[in-house]
Amino acid sequence: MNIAQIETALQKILKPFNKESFIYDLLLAYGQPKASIKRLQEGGLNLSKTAGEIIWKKKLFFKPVEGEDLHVLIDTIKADDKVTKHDPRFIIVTDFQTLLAIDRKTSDTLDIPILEIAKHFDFFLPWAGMEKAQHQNENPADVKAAERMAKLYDEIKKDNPTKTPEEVHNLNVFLSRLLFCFFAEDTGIFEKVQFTNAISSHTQTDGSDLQAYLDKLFVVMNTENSKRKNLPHYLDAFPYVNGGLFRNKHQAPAFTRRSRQALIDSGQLEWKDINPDIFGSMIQAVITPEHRGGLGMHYTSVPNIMKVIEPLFLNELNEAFESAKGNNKALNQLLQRIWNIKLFDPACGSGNFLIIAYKELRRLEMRIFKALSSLAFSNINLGNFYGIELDDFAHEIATLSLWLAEHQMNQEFFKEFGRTKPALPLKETGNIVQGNATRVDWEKVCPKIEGDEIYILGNPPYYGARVQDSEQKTDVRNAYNNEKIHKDADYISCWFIQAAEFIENANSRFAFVSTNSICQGDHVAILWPRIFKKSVEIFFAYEAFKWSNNAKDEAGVTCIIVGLRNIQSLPKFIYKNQLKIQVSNINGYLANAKNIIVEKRADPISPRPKMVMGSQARDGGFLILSPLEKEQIESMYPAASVLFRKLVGSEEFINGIERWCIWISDNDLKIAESIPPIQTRIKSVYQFRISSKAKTTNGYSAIPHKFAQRAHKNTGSIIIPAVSSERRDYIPFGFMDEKTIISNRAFTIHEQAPYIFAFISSKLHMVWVKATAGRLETRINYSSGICYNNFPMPMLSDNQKESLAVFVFKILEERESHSEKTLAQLYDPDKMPPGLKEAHHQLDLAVERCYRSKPFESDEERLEYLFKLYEQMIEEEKTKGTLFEVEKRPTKKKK
DNA sequence: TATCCGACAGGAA
DNA sequence: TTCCTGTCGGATA
Repeated sequence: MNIAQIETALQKILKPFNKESFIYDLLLAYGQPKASIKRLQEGGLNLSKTAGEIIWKKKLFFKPVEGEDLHVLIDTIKADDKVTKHDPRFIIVTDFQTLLAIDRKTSDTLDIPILEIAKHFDFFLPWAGMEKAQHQNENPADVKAAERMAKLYDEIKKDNPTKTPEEVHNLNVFLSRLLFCFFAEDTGIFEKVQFTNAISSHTQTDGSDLQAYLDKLFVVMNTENSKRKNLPHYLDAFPYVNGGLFRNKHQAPAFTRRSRQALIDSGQLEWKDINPDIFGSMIQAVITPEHRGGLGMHYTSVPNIMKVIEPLFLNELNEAFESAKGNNKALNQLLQRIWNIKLFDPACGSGNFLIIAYKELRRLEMRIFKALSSLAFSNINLGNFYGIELDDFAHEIATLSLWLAEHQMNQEFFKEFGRTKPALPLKETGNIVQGNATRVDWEKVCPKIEGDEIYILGNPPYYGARVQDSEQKTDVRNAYNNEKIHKDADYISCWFIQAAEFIENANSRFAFVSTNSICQGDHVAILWPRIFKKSVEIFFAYEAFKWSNNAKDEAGVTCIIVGLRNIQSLPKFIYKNQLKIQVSNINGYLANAKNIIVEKRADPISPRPKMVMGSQARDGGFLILSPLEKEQIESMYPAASVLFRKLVGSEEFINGIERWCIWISDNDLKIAESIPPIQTRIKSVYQFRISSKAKTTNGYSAIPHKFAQRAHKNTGSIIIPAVSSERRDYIPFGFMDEKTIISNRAFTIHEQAPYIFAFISSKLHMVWVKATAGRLETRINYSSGICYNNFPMPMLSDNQKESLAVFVFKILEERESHSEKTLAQLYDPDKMPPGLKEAHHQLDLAVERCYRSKPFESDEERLEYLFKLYEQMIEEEKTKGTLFEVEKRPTKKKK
């Protein structure tokens, strides 16, 4: 059973409506088996002893009554043990006028005239095996409307294939006009159900004349009443709408019986309940087929939009209002200011940010009117709202949604003040432009006139350097003026660069929701030097949070919010763990510290063994084996033993997982080729590499028996897992023997130097790593170029090196005494064994003594110290090209 | 030859 | 479903 069938069945119940069979018809409509219904009807399945009542285990409690208070009744039933022990999913009571129902699983309730049951078909969908849990926090009206539009869209599309961009645009415009009409007839812009009724009574049921009818109707809506001639009443009854929505001639699509019916069905929804802010995104997802799987996965939730709007401008306006209260002159000035504010979303989608911002401004305006006892009308002009959107349909919807928002706010205004402007004709909102924001001149979209107060906001698209298509690559290259550095930049950085340019030296600020990548690791050095070259600063930031909205498939990404303004001596804030913390500066890492940027470097900043990335198989998985696979081959071909090596990456090392790889030295190639299962795997590697789209990988098809990149040396080594949970106080490192292959998800130092182990294991290093490393989501993503090579280390005497070894061995000893546990368990911050913790603490102190005699008191102090050292080392390298000796530095300062 | 990261990915609870 | 935590390999220097 699909939704459409259920709806049709429900409509059939109503005509003619039969009290006796109602409940059975209802169950049948949701696809319950006829045989069960029959048994229920005959009493076999009915667990209730009371006449008239029906209890169907797990499914239903039903009680028809006359003249009783239904609400009281249903509350009693809800609490009745005799009912609940059968665990019915739904409780339904009705006097055949009103129907009340409770969904006992979700606690949703239904309270409707029984004849409207078809409208609320979704309530009982769990009977048909369809749960509504995924929409629980979503406004059901939005979801329903989006689903209905999807159905209508599919029907129309069937008979009106769109091939050219013009045809697509045509259909997009048509749909936004329809949406407007549906909304208008439910919210008092038109007469109640005027549009839907007109269609159902004035067009043929086979849909044949609907196209012509709509074309005529839309012309009427674009014609002022005074200019209309000889129109039949059913057309003339429609008001003049204008506002650009019906201005251009776009032919309506052709209709069939089915698509006409789908249109009428859509009209029958209660459109007045929809939220244009979120609804727009859902509709957009429905219409853009590639997004349909993840219905609205990229729309920004209202709470997150508020996180942008409030610090960007709303808090300030609210404060201004509070302090102006009682001072009419100041209040009027504030009104003037609000009326002139421009809002600009250069990636506006279906307009969520603009709509929420618009609504908030209208609400503030209402509060001011109240404080002034003003009799004025709203003067916040949709013309001050600007947007750029790549997707044509979204951009149509954005314009439409702004109108809907305006109308909803006018209604709110009417409730409060008893007066409002007429809804029609619509005013111009010509400012949502379709285009690629990275290529459009923003000032052409949102003109910057002397004195204008402009806020730029939004949630531009994020694409890492490896997932951009060639167009996007070009966009990025242009944003970075062709500088080489652009090649690792995220797509969103284009918006940051353009916005920074836009606001510089203007009365303007911007804030975006962004991927957290741009404020981490490698990317900081790519983007932020360019931004800070201008006279702008970060004035607020939200620390990383996981992306979430109410869509079925949320996008998998971790976000931040960053706000920038021209340099000013006003407070700055970091929002962290629900706290708002005032800080003196916010740097490119979103930390309260100087604008230092740690660039990756190929070699260590002071003498120390090189750290390199492990060996990368790039093999399609064919060179890598589970212990079982390895044993199977070995048991048949004992000679294969020499070809296997243990393979250790982050996961294997931290979680103690055993994994093997085929590691064939040139001498062993003959053996390998003599073993059929190995031979097969080598062939598979060849296939994988030759068919890869990466040119470098194709090249490695010449050596299919080997890892593509072989960092391994036959020496003992230190392993540095690349990715590690941020919850741990220490990233666990370890020594590896010369046989073990370290994979590309870990780094390695080809030397078992205890003093290096000591330094990288120290708290000082951890603090440094947490500050500078890239992240996988919020995990630590260690890198040699950033974390290790830049880490300021003092020069050490041999004695010092040796004395550090003692502390390292103590740590290994402590780990060994819990050898049954994995490192993940040992380094779980909540369960770390005291002995291990103490061993690490002792090592921390020993390492810190190598830097200075005075102990550190906090991680902040450690970090500040390290950054100062880092700066000195960089400075020294630049000026003298010599290496820095840490021991002497602090004493020099004292003198 | 060596990297750094992913509007993620995949197993555990 | 929610929580937790790290693979694999592309693209480019």
